[in-house]
Amino acid sequence: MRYTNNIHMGITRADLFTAEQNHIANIIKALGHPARIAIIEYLLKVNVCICSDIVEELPLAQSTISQHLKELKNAGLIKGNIEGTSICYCIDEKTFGFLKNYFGGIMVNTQNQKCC
Amino acid sequence: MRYTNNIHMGITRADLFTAEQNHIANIIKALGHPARIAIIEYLLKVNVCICSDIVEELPLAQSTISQHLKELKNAGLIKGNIEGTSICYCIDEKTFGFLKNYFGGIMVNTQNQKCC
DNA sequence: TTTGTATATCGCAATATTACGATTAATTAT
DNA sequence: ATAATTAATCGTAATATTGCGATATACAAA
Repeated sequence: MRYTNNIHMGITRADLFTAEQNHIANIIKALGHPARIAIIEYLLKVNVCICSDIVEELPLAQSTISQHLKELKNAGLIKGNIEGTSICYCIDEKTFGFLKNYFGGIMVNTQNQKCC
Repeated sequence: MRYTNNIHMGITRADLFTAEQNHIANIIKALGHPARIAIIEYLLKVNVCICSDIVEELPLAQSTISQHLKELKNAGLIKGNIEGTSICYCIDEKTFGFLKNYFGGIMVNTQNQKCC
């Protein structure tokens, strides 16, 4: 199977892979940035916080932090609830449980495999 | 803390985060693409294979598959050993174990956290 | 009503990523 | 020696991502 037209550069074509593969890749991709790892680790430490707390914690502009929070939220890695004038963010343990299971499953499959 | 010069766009500045945060982000980023998820899942199924097997399995050109394999190998997610004229690839269970532990640790921290 | 606080969105610039075909390099078979 | 096979690398084009400042929005306080 190959592309049927000339438009084939630079874009990840979701229709070439299974829905499950695209789904797991999207979640993992959202975590694949040091700023977003730092946000997750900060959330683990403080349990719950608002955006401006993270802006104080990390060396990035407010708009950049907001963007990263949006990506984490879209991927289901964090939850954000409106609380007065600010938004209360926390880890979404459901998605992290999914990731833990995914990697746990890989480890089970890999056990007593002999490699080249 | 802010950037001290004007060069600040589009680049992820590794020096802004801890070595550990950059390390985990790099590994996770390498997995954050459906083609690379598909390669890993194929390797889990067949245990061991060569590049041309994957080229037959996935709807991508040989050069593209080779590029993805390089990224997975650089991240320590797969191993590749020369075997005659071809290269034998397999999962590197060490790095997947690291990921499993990372997410396991997050789950432990998240347990009995009450969110907003 | 105006001011302040908190966050999201817009527009832009620069770099990174993804994908291809073509080529190269290295090994094996004829 | 030549041809075939396997995989990596190069060059290129297009899209995606990252980051900023500026602006917009929404609510609370004065």
